[in-house]
Amino acid sequence: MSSREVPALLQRHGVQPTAQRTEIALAIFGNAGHQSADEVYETVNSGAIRVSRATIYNTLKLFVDRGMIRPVIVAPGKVFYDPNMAPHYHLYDTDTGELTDIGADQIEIHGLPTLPPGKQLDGVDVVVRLRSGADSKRGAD
Amino acid sequence: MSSREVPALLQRHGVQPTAQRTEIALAIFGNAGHQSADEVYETVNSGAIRVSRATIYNTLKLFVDRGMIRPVIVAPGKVFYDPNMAPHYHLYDTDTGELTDIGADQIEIHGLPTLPPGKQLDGVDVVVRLRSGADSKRGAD
DNA sequence: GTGCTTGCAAATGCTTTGCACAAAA
DNA sequence: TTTTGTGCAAAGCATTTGCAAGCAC
Repeated sequence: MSSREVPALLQRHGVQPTAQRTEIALAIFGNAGHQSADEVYETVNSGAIRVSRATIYNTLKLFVDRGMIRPVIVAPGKVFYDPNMAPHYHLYDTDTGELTDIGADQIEIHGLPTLPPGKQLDGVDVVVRLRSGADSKRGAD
Repeated sequence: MSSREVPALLQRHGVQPTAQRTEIALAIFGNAGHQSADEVYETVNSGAIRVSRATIYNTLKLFVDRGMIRPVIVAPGKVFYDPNMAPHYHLYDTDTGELTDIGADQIEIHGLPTLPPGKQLDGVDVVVRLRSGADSKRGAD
């Protein structure tokens, strides 16, 4: 995604394309992976323009509300923002903190439970957790 | 689980059974559902003895380390502690904040991705997210 | 000019930590 | 006595918010 396409993307989602929002969107959609709010802040501010943390957070929330990105929660206080809205899952490395996509086709989920009446499905989050060493953890058992 | 069995449970996991830890364990294993750290704090302190937040957090972490309970993260800053260590998944109601178990047999996951070399599976977290009203949310689209 | 945006800094909410006192081994 | 556990209050993070100044239409 180029900086030329971003404003159109924003408008398509009913978001007024300002310089800051364009930079933030570019940081998220331009770069590959998933970034935390703080990483987005760093990415954006490493460039020419300067964007405050407040704006980063406000904008991220706006993008989530508008269905442009989705938050992936991997640990308390560890939220990544995922520009991939297609159904898919995640691989999280507990040691490195790295988050990787798993295609929807790589995990099959069958037989979701019956939903309570009046409720509707909002989404299914799957996080596969990895740890490095063969015996890096554990003590009991 | 009665207050008589708890000390044995703690010792079985290499945890010295103190009055506070017994109360905390009782709050988690005695009551049904999942509780947040704060709910455990309330539950414990509604009884006779008084336990500080520091001890609640320290003990919860200790229990997690010892494999007695597991944390379930449903939202940033929203962690529940689940006394059920058997493989199973969760249903989270975004509106009420209620967390319900889904038996491992109610969802089938097939074809986990190949793990990178040197890594091993730490667990698979599945959270099925619900929202209430038919049109309670959304604004864009 | 009116309304939406931005940024600062203060505030919030949850969790962790340092240190002294209390209890257990 | 030596080790381990507890509690208070302060510190730490990530995130949110109030309010004034800036921009866009």
